[in-house]
Amino acid sequence: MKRPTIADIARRAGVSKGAVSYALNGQPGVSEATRKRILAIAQEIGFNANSAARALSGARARAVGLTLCRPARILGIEPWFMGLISGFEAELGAQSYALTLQVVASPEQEVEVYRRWWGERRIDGVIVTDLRENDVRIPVLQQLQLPAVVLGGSGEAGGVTQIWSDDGGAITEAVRYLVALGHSRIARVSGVPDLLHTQVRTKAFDQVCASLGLGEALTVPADYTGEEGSRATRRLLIGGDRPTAIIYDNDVMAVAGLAVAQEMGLSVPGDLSIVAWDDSPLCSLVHPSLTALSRDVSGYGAQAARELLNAIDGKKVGNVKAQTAHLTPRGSTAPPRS
Amino acid sequence: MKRPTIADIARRAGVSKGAVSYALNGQPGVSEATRKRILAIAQEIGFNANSAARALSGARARAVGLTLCRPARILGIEPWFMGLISGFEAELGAQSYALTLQVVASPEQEVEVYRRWWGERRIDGVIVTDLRENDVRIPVLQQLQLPAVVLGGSGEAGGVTQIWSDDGGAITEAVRYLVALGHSRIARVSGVPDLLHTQVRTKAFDQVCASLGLGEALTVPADYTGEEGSRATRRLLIGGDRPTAIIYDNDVMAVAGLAVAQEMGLSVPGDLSIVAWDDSPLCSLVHPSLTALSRDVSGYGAQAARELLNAIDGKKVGNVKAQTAHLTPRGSTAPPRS
DNA sequence: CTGAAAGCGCTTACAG
DNA sequence: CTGAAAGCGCTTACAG
Repeated sequence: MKRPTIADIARRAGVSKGAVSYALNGQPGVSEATRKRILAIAQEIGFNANSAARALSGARARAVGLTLCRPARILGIEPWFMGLISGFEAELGAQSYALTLQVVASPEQEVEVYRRWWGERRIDGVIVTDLRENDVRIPVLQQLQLPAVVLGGSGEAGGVTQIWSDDGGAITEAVRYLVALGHSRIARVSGVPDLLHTQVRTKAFDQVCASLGLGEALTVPADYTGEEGSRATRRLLIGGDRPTAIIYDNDVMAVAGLAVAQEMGLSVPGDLSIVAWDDSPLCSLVHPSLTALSRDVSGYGAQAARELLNAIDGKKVGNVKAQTAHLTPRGSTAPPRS
Repeated sequence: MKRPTIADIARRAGVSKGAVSYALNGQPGVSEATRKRILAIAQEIGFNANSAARALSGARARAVGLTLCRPARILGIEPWFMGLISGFEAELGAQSYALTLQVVASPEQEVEVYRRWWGERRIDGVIVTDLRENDVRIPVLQQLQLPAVVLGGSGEAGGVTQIWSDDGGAITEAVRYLVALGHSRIARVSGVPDLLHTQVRTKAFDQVCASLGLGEALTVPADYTGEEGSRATRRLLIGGDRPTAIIYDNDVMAVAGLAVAQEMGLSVPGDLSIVAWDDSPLCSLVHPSLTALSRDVSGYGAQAARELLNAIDGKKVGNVKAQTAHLTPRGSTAPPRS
């Protein structure tokens, strides 16, 4: 059950290994007739080029890397990463690139993984998520000259392609919508404050609240888990002057917030309106279904993969703006009960 | 910025490349002093062995493959796969094996991916989930002699290591618990009927219902998505003699079922008790939190990875029984309101 | 214990 | 258009 090599094909076709390689890779150097014959033989014997040999001869590893830096308990439940992964694959699969995955515990460990992967030539590039302020990963990517695409920030990663979306615009839309419904006490439960996109959202939230005269904009920081989402929600709801609407930075925390409200005997949306960021099937799973800021996560992933393949090919590197999230109203928002 | 090779180390250490290889791989053939010196140099210059060269010289690819065969919309939300992946990684990372991922649409496409990966020598083995009756993947694994571990069935995959758990026992426990609470009309919303473990569960459910004199056991088949979970639940609840308890084959459908009950004005657990299979953070996220059949999914994944590494090393292959899921009572189950 | 050499399966200049 | 050959960076028998 020895796996066939180009030598086997060459022998059967009566040509050299070089010719087989040219034929298989669509390079000039073989006649059309020979190419056809070679391809037919390859097909017939089920030939797949040994990826190691290919990578070793200077070609690509034909794989890209992704690290997942979240505690296991949140990884499984937050639809975001899987949506992203589906998107990557749609693009990578088409070019028969493989996706190599690694769960890590911190940005520092992530850096180690990048060094190792790149040193091993195991991957041709990486997709970097959760950009932070003064991110330790950026200088390493530059030092290694490792092709990369960074998601979630803009302008902080010199020389590395970035993809970002207008989160400030999206949150502004959400607040305006709630205000139009009649809300004036609007709070927010945010994701990890170190993340650049959290900061962008917080700033925009502050600004729109101020410009609409809503008084101090209250953001309670959390970490995307249900536990912290519940805790933050309780903290907001037990106060005297409790908010009539809460915007959550992810779907998981929004669902947890809904459960807390129900547990406290508050009706949603009667007593409390809820908006979730990053719409996902989870938002439609609960009752009432959650109004959400939607965007095409797997489209975003596909776009990221496309940019990464460009970067690997040494093509242009730059700042790419993705679609802005838009509001999808569902059952969790309504005018506040007066 | 050329990445260092063993030749660089050999030059600096004043030894042959062979000696460097032996030292790095803990093989006999170099003195302890030389080994120390070589390792120090490797460390200093940040050496990582080129994985392609390694794989090409007959060694392992040091990667294993996993395909995900679910529609994108369910992949992101079902915690099961990510839990499994965390578990794999805990084990694979320790041995510095990489995990290669691919989303596929069908078992047939999965087979193609296996053929390609193996042909390319891109992976050393695969983890196979969702075993079916007369699964098309099994004969291919055997034909390719591709090391594999199969999850979710027992006894159907000659020559391939299998990991399974006693799902029949678990569902029996759940039914007995509900009966003890006073329920007699218990229904079930199952996962995809083709899957072997679904069949095991259905059979056990039928048996325990019969043995407890509950009359005909009603199982409505679904596909793990929230949509089908809702549909199945509605079908069960609009009937005249509606069940007082429903057992769901995954957490997502259980949450969807809860939403349907709430939407129909039924109280959970007053009018309807709900049991979810495969406990996950999702079950604790909603209100009331869901009683569930729990097991250590990432432990299961780690066990699978360990068996696969054994299989790759040519070690014993066999049937491994994993932990049986146990009941974790929460707020969604109670005696039926009479 | 150590060195020189072959070989893994490709790709790619370099001659014909 | 085609063939023969070098080389990618390792591992591993095979001599010393």
